[in-house]
Order: sequence, then C-alpha cells, then structure tokens
Amino acid sequence: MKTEKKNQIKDIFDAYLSKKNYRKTPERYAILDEIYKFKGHFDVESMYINMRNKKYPVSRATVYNTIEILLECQLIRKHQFGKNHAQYEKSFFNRQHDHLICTNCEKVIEFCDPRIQGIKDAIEDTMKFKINRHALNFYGQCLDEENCSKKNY
Amino acid sequence: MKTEKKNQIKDIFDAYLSKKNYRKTPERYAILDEIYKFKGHFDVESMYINMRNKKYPVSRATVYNTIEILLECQLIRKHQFGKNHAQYEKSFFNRQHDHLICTNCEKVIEFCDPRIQGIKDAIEDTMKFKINRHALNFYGQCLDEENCSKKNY
DNA sequence: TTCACTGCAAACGCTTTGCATATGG
DNA sequence: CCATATGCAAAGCGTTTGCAGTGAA
Repeated sequence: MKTEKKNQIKDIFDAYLSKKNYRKTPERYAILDEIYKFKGHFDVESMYINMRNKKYPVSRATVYNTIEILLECQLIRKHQFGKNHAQYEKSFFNRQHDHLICTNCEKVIEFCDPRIQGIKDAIEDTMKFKINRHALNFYGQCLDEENCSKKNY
Repeated sequence: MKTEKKNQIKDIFDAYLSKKNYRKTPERYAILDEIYKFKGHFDVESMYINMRNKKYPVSRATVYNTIEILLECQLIRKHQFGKNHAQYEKSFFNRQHDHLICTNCEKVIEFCDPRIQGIKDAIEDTMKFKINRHALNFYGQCLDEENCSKKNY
C-alpha cells in the first residue's frame, strides 16, 4: 500500500481518536498499521500472533479494544461466515462487496453486484426500515479451482 | 400448524433417519415437534429450557445432536446475526427469505425479494461457483415501530 | 497528576467432548 | 447383543472482564 494512502488512513484514525477523546497509544497505531499491511480476512488470534512478532507485541485485550474502535470509525468490517469466531477485513480504499464462501476449502471470494442496492432501496421504502449496512453471503463450492477441497484460507 | 403438515415433516425426518441409519429416539422426535411448534427464531439454550418443561426433558448434548441432524436434512436453517450464539428457524413450509436486523431492539424481520435469485444466477455463471444457499442480512433501525429501542425479540 | 489504557489471567458463555449408562435395531 | 444415543459434567475456545501497574494528556 502506498505511503500516501497509509497516511490518509492514519489521519482518519487520528481524527477519530481525538474526536472521541480516546488516547493515542503506540499500540493502537501499531495494530492499525498491521491490519492495513495484511491482505484478506483475519481473525483476532492471527492478528495477535502477528503483533507478537513485531516491534509492538500487544496483549489480546488490546487487540480486541483496538478492533472495537476501528469498527466504530468504520476502518474495518466484521464478518461472521458461520464459524464461531469473527473475521475482519480493512474497509478503506476497499469498496463494498459481498462474499462467496466455499464450504469445501473455506476459501472466501469477494464479488460486487450493483443489484443489491436496488433490493436495499426497495426494502427501505416498503418496510419502514433505515438500513445502515448489509451482508450477502453465498455458500457453495468453487469449481475448476486447483486447491479446492483442501483447507487453505 | 395443521396435523397433516406436522405428519409430513415427521415423515421427512423419519425417512432421513432411516436413510442415514440414525436411531429413531423419542428425544429426537420430541425436539422436532417442539421446534415446529415454536414460532420465529430460537437458540439452543431457549430450546433446551423449552424441552425441560415438556414430557421429554432432554440434555443440551441431545439438543445439539438433534439440531445437527435437522440441519443436515434441511428441516431447519442456522443463522449468525452477528451475535456469538447461533439462531435457528424451521425451514419447511417456510419459503426462503432474508432478514432485516434492528440494531436497536434486535428484532429480526423477514422479507422476500426475488431479485436475489438473479444475483445468484449471475454469480454462478461468472464465478465458476456452485451456490447451495445464501444469507442476506440488512442491519439498521426499524422506524415507526412502537417497541423499537426496547430489547425484545 | 490523573484517569484511560495495557497486560495478564481469570471469568464467561456457547459449544464440543468423554465417559458411563441406556436403548434402538 | 452391541453399536449408537443419551445425560451429565468437564473441557474447549473465542471473547469479555477485573485489576494492578503504566503512560498519554
């Protein structure tokens, strides 16, 4: 990721911490940095392990705390793909998308489809409901994929 | 629910148990019965409590076991609405639908929109993916609803 | 200086597992 | 009969909480 974008994200986080009178600890910036270096989906434990190997090894409590704040300011998104543990992904410079989940190899593939917006608009009109976000997951099996049926995500 | 439909569901379960050489225990039929009496979404604990008050009080282990079988034969569906515990609903005589989740009062509202089928077909064509099922959740707040912002689901 | 944050470990809540007992086929 | 299911309790596992010590403001 380009330094320029990285700084822009740091600025957003910085502004949010200021606005909410949250403290600007090195741990929080280190976790944000690590998350934005990371490609794809991650869970708390893997991010905790990642952090342990860096210059700012942090506790699980701090990872959970920081992830909570990053969710609040929408720099990350939370997903529950049917497992007992939550998965996350960065959401800035990353357009809204949905997910195909392969129930063989547990691979998660992203896709975009503009029609979901039409459904959202129709529901808001007919159901007296203000929609903030959505999650559309398709579950099935990937075809013609070399590594399918081997667990690797 | 009409006796006729109830029998039809029992027959499906019965046939599935036979096919898989699973045993036909009274506990399993009692749990199926309780689930099909229940309206709306439920979790394991509430179903366990329900069962305790009936003629077949069963253990949690048996509830989990039976729910697993009912998922296999698609007599129920499993949902993760962002909480740490799974929720379930009966799925026979209950057309495929999606969910609006109010993040104030945690109410879950069902809706149907045929356009989701179009998205599914398009994805299957373009992504080399066989789709078995989907989950579309819209998160937001219900408007003009008397009891919203009070937790009651 | 002060109070929110961190780290650690214990507690929590849902789910799974192990084992002795019971029972369907 | 005996392999599978049940009941109970313990263990697992992701997440939350409590608390003493630390450091941002």
